[in-house]
Amino acid sequence: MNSALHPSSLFRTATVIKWEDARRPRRAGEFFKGLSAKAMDDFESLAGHLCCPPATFLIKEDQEPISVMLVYEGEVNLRISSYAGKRFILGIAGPGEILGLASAISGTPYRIEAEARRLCSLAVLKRQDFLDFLMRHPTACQNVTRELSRQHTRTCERLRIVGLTSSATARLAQLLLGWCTEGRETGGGTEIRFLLSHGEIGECIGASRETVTRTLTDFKQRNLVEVNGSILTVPNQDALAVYAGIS
Amino acid sequence: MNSALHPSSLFRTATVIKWEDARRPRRAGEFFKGLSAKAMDDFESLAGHLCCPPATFLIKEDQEPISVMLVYEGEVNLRISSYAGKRFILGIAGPGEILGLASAISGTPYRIEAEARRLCSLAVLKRQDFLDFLMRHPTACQNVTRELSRQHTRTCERLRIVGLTSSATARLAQLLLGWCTEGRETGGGTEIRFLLSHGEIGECIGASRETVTRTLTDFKQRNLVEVNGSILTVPNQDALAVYAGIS
DNA sequence: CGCCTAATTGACACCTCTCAAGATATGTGG
DNA sequence: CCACATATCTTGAGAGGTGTCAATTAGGCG
Repeated sequence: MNSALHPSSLFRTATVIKWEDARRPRRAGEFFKGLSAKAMDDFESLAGHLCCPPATFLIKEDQEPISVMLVYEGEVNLRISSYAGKRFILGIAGPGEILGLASAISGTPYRIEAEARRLCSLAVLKRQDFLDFLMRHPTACQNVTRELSRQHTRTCERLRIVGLTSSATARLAQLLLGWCTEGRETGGGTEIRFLLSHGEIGECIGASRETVTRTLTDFKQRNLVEVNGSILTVPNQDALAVYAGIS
Repeated sequence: MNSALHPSSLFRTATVIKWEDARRPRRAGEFFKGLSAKAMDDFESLAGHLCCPPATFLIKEDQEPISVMLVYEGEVNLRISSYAGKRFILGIAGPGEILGLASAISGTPYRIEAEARRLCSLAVLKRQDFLDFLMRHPTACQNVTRELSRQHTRTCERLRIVGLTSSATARLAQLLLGWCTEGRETGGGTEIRFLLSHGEIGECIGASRETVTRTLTDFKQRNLVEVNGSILTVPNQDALAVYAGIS
């Protein structure tokens, strides 16, 4: 399961990789699916290897896509930001995902930011080498096309949240429901690993930090959600769906 | 130049096609770029032909992508809509564009609506035939991938407008500036062919019809825009950029 | 000429942002 | 273990902007 533009990575156990482990490429994720060993070797012969600490900016806006980066290990925030400093989180990229894929393909300047959330391990190769690689390996090209279509679908879903939903309450409910699809079902409801701050949640739905706090408090009082440390539980998704304006 | 998710089609002369002309496929647009005559014949042997009047729904939300549609001629509104009836215009598709491309590739249900703005001429083929065609013709596959990355970039730009810009004034200004890049430069400024109603503009930026009217009136009074029939002129893009919050 | 759609304008309520202050948690160093 | 620093969360009050409702006007088309 790919996690571009979607916080499925939130629900994985937060394994902190060690530097020595990070040096070993992980051939996980959508990109390597169905690739022959020969093709993988081909890829790794082209790619350099990069480890970076949390809060490293891997891509900045308006930057030319000279090189292409693929996540081996770790998590990367994908964002857009405005001149006024306002930021919007598109999603969180995990292993096997190519950062700024659309720009890498089209060659137009990046319109997103990518920032490591934790210690990350990445493959780095020249954009032209990447494009040539796709030409040599049709399977990889198909994977990339599928990945791109999935990213586009996810972005449209985010647009649905911020474009069609006027109230912050409904937006937060929709975001939580989206996360529930990746959560774990238990007797008491759906459990979500909850690693984002209120500020970051606000950046996901286009609301202020304070509004997120207030709305979440309201949800707790209505028993729509329960928070225990970094675990958020939704006892009844249908009840939450009422507030999402889906019913 | 492609116009998916972008109203560049607004700036083409509004030629109303006749039924007899519409029956003749037009091999225009991104999809056919660089394709051999043989490949084009291959495509047309697979494709049926469809003409439809304005306001025809070509795609509805949650529909399975069993068949794939390519626009030969005409204009098609691409939208998302909410259960509450609120709508958001993603863009306008023109000749050479494939409707709901992301869903067609991934096979997931359409998450958009497509509605003919005028008399349209379309190619229709089975999704599997389309995918097989892409496998046979790598050039077509590359065109599709490029098209997809462009659509994704455009969608991100829309997300930037509605997600990062809080005031309706700034959103409208940004929309107009985006259209200016496709407009015609004249002595008095940048001319834009203006075929959308205030209501539709509202659906582009997530604002109500009345707010568009008010904001546009305000812009006129400040000499930021001039409206003559269906021609909208921006005398000074820099002045408008101030209101867009870009400066 | 009348109908219908779209545009216009005003009044009002509601929601959310912003600013401000305080509380709670987490981490660091002595 | 404590003191301190930092980050995050919480809560309140006020102002501003936008949606909604309503009434009127303008324009297009048969």
